[in-house]
Amino acid sequence: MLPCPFSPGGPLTKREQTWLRIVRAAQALCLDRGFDGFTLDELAEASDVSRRTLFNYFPSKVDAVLGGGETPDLLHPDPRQPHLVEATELFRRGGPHGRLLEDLTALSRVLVDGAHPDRSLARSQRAILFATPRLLGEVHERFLAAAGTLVALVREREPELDEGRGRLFVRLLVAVFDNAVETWVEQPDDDPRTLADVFETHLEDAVHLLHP
Amino acid sequence: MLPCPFSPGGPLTKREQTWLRIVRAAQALCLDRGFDGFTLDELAEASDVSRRTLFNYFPSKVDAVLGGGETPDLLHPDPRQPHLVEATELFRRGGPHGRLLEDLTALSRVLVDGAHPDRSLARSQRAILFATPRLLGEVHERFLAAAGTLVALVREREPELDEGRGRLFVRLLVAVFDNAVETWVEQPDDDPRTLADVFETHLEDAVHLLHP
DNA sequence: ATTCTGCACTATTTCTACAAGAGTGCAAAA
DNA sequence: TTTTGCACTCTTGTAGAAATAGTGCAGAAT
Repeated sequence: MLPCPFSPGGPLTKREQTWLRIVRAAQALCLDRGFDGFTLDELAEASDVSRRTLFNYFPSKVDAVLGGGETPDLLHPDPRQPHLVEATELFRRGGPHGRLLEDLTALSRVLVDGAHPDRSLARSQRAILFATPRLLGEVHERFLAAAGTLVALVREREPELDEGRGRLFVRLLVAVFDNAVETWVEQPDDDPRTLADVFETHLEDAVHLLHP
Repeated sequence: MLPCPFSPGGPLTKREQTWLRIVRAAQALCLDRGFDGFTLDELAEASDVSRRTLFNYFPSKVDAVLGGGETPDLLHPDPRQPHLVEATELFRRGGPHGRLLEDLTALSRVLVDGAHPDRSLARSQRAILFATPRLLGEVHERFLAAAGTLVALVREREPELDEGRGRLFVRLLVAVFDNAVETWVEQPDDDPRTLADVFETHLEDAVHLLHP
C-alpha cells in the first residue's frame, strides 16, 4: 500500500504529487515549530488531505518529516524498486567489482541514497536533523535495520562470514554511518556532498584507520 | 578522594576490604532484586557502612554495582594508577611494538581490564549485565568517554590523524567494544575469556572485515 | 590526620491519574 | 482504487506528590 518515494523520470503521478506536498508541509512545519510543535491534524490541513490519508502515505509522523519510504530489505527487495532489485542481484552474482569492500560501498550508496529522492528534500532534511537531534536516533535505527539486511546479503555471498562477525560488521557499518550523518548534518549549506558521498569517504577512512 | 579499585599485590588494606564488601553487597542485591529493587539505604545496611560513606567510595549507585572506579583519562592518567601512567608513557614513546594497531590493542586491554580488578567480580558483573540490559548503556557511556581520551592520546602520537578521523576512530572502537560486551555477556558461565580477550578478538575481526 | 557519620539540603526519578496526540480498522463516499 | 470520517486503541506528555539519588559540611570516631 505504501508507495516507493519516486518512480524515476517522467512527470509526477498524482500520488507522487500528494506525497511531495505532504513531505514539504511536514518539513516546513517541523522547521518552523519543531517536531513536537505540530500535530498530525495540522499537517493534514496544511497538506490538504485528511488525517487518515497521511497514514496512507507514511506509517508515522517521523517518516513524513524525513520523507522516507519503508526501510529497504536487501535480502528480499521490493519489486517496485527496480534499482534495488538490480543492485542486489548484481551484488549476489559477485558485485560490480568482485572485491567485497568496493561492492559493499556501491551497495551502501544505493541504500543511503534511497532515502533522498530529491536534492531539495535532502537539504531541508539536513536542516531538520540539525535542529532536532532527536531524529538522529530515528535515522540511526532505520539504517541499523537496513544494515542488518545488507549484511545478511553479504553473508549469502560470503558464506565464511559467520553470524558473530556479521553482527560486528553491522556495528561497524552503523558506526561509519552515524559518523557520516553527524558530519553531513553539520556541513555548510552550500556543500554539495550528499550523505552517500560522505558515507563513502568515511568508509574509506575507516579502512585506512584499521589498516595493519 | 575516590580510590583506585585495587592496589596490586599484598594483603588488602582496610579501604579495599570495605570497597569489596560494598561491591559484593551491591551485586548480590542487584542479582536478587534487580537494579531498581533496592535502595542505597539498604545497600548501606547490607555492607555495614553509612549511606554517606557509600558515596565516599562510589560516585553513584551504578558504579557500586559495576564495581568501577572513575573512567580513566589516558591523556592525564591518575598518578595513583601507576600501570596506567606506565602504559600511556610507553605508548607515547612509540608503543610496545611501534605499529599503531597493535599498540592500540595493548592499550585498550589496560583500559578494558581496568574495570575488572577481580575474577569473581567480573563473573557477577556479567550476570548482572545479562539481567539488566539497562546497565549496558552505562557501560557503553563509560567506554565512550575513555575511548575519547584514548584517541586523544593516539593523536598526540600520530599528528596526521585529524579531528574528524579521530571522531570516526572513537566510533569504531566503541562499536567493537559494544559488540564485545554483548558477546561476553552472553558467554556461558564457564568460558574463561575476559572482556578484554573478547575485545581483542573482535578488534582483529574488525581489521580483517575492513581489509581491502 | 584521615575516614566515617549524621543531618540538612538539592536534584532526579517514579508514580499516579489524566489529557493529548499518534496510529489502526473498517465501511461508506468520491 | 483512493480518500475520508469515525470510533477505537496505544503511546506519550503533563502535573503534582512521594521516594530515592546524590552533595556539603561539621563533628565524632578511629
